[in-house]
Amino acid sequence: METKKKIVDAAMILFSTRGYYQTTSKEIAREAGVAIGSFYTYFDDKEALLMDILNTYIQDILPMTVDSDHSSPICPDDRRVILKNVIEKCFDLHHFTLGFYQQVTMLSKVNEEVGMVFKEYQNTIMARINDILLRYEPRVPDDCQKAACIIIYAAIEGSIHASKFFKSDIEEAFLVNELVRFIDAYLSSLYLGDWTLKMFTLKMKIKT
Amino acid sequence: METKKKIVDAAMILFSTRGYYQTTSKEIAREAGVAIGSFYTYFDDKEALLMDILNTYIQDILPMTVDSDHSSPICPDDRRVILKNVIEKCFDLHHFTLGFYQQVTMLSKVNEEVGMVFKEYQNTIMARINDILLRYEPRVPDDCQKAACIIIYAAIEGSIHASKFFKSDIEEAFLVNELVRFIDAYLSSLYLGDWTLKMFTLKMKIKT
Amino acid sequence: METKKKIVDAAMILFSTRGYYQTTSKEIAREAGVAIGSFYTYFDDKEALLMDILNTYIQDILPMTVDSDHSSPICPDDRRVILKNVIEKCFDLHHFTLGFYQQVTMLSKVNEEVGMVFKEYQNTIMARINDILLRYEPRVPDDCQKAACIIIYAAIEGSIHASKFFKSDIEEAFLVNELVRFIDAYLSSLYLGDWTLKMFTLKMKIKT
Amino acid sequence: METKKKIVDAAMILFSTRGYYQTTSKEIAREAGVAIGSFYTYFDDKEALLMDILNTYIQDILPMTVDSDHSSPICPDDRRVILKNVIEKCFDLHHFTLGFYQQVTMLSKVNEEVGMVFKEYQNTIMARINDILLRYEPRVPDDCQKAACIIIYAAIEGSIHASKFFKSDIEEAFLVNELVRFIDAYLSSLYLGDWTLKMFTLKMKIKT
DNA sequence: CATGAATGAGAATTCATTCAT
DNA sequence: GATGAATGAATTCTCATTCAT
Repeated sequence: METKKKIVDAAMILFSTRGYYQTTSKEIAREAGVAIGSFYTYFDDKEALLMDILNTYIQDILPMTVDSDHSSPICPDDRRVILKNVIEKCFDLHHFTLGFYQQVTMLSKVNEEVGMVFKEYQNTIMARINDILLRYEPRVPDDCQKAACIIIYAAIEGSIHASKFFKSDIEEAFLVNELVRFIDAYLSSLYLGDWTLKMFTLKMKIKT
Repeated sequence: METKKKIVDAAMILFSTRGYYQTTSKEIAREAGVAIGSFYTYFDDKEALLMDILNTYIQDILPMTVDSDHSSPICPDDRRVILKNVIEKCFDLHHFTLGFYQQVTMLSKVNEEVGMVFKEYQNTIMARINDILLRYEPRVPDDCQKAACIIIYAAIEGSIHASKFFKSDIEEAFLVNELVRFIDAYLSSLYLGDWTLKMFTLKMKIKT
Repeated sequence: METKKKIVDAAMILFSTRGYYQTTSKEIAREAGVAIGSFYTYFDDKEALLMDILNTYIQDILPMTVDSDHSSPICPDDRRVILKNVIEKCFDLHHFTLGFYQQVTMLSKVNEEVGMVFKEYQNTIMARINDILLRYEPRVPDDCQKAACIIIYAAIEGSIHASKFFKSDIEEAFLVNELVRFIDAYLSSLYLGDWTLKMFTLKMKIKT
Repeated sequence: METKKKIVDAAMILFSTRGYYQTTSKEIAREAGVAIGSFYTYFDDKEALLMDILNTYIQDILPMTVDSDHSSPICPDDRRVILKNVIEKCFDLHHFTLGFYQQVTMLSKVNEEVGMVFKEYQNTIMARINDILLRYEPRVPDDCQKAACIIIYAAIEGSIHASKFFKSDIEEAFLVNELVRFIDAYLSSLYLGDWTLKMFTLKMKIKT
């Protein structure tokens, strides 16, 4: 239904910019160009609308997480390409939805239903990152895997937030490249172990 | 004043758990064990209380950013220690205030005054990270510095959030160590450039 | 709109009897037989309602000020008829609105917007009285005109107030007649100057 | 007590300028330079303070109304002098208290106790005006006396209000003179009856 | 289905008044 | 007496939600 879509679109914009609690149902209706009554024709209440949007949003994200076959190992060069792909997709998704994402993060603490959906979303992303890690050759040590997932996820999400927050200060493409390097460096170091340090020391010695 | 402190403490808890907009002035007063009138004796309104807490919170954080002399270069081993210190301090600060921090992150988009204070806070953290980078020997390339700051900041903040969010799933100490490794690996790679990759390739060849 | 009218009517009564500040929005809603929400559907706040009523009230009064052609001179007998008309209209206007008028008089000191509208109203009445004076033959001396306006206005408005205040003590029609006589006597004396006094002295002498 | 006087003075200023209901007890205390507790040491509540001021105010006015022996008749010239005295006293009294007077006028409708005191005050003024009328030679007809009192009172009070309201537009001294003339003209006309009109007609004829 | 006037529970805020120091 | 922090009933105003048209 056209009316429903108009409401969802209006709500998405308003939730993202003003915040969920700062957006009144009347404002959504006005922004959507429909009567307040129509709002309640399609949604039981404001929370139902939120959940509707949230679910749609999740649907948009999930496909991203399934893109290649799981079994084959990945060489370092491919790994960087895949990482870049994932990161760029994350940036794209957040282009319009960062505010909404933040809203949901917060709401997930207050509202149990939102919390469940959000946790599911986070778990999906985590699982996807885990997939990449699992397919590395050499393998990330088991005891680091969980932490690595969290840090990688945090670095990506947080960098997106920061790049929006300090907008215009840094070019997005550049940040994406650095993110790839950041994650890749870690993964390499996991394998190389103290080698990096040794190389560094060696290089310093040669220098002198 | 005792009453004022009771109100601030109550508000801190409620803002962090329920959220700013979900916390009514009456609830704060009740939680603080004072009359609603006392709330307005000490604060013009809820926003004034928020700003008061925010400023106190910032004051707690700023000292963290001045801890050693700025001029001396740092060797890799020291670097890891300093990084660990910074990260642990960040975790400590967030132990009680994560919810509040999230609230402020969101409010900074809606409320201009909050936004200004928050941006100042972020800049301080960024500057601190920048300090560490500047004192590295070897130096991080100029064009990466800004991006490096953002990514490191994002990785730290985001990991804290995630570790709270998925609490009990991962031990905090472990995550801190991995964060150090992550950042250190990234910084090393910045310097070593393709060396890491070359080493890796070499090692792979030797293996085979 | 029917609801709006009910609110205005209720407010008119309550403002007039209890006073503006003593009338709560809830009382207005109850008196009007509508929900408090309806009050705020039609008016931003209590002040907006006051201004709405005030403007309507002014609209009712302004027509009074245009009633005959301005150019022709007026003979003493006509003058008395016109005066009586003006006075009676003033009484009529105040029948229901005296309390409200008093409220506005007071509010005009505290509230700038009310003050402006009220001053405009006063000026209109003054101008109307001035019109009458200007058309007299013989003319009121220029230097008395302003004072004459003020006194005549004061006598009319004040008498209305007093007649309401001391109600039942005096018949309204009688008061109107005396007001005409008062004002007429004053205007005559302005022209006749000392003649009146001389006549009086002469008559006294004849008597003795 | 010095403290009590400070409170009364502060209240007088604030009631007159802001209005009774717009003045909070805290404001009075602050303006008086005392603690809010002191306010309640001297007055049971805000209304008690109002009544205290009102009674003091009345005491200041009453003496004005007794100034010469009641029995002797008054000749026209004396009459004008007495009138002028009364009017000037009224102006003096209102110099600082107009706002307060208006407040009381309004409150007298809402508050019974204020109403009683105020009515007593009005009656005293009326009686005083009546005194003057009674001592005229020739006498004001009985049936006009009440109306005459009202109109004279209204003209005086109202002119004062208007002169304050339109301040700077007219000189006070001039207005007082005109008020004397206004009232005097009426009183003369009462005696002369149609003579004035006849004189006017005669004079017009002579002119032509 | 669409509309939007009407609703009223509930949140923010004020201020007269008390009372321990 | 003087003080002013503490109180909470009362007020203004908001906004999610309903329902007759």
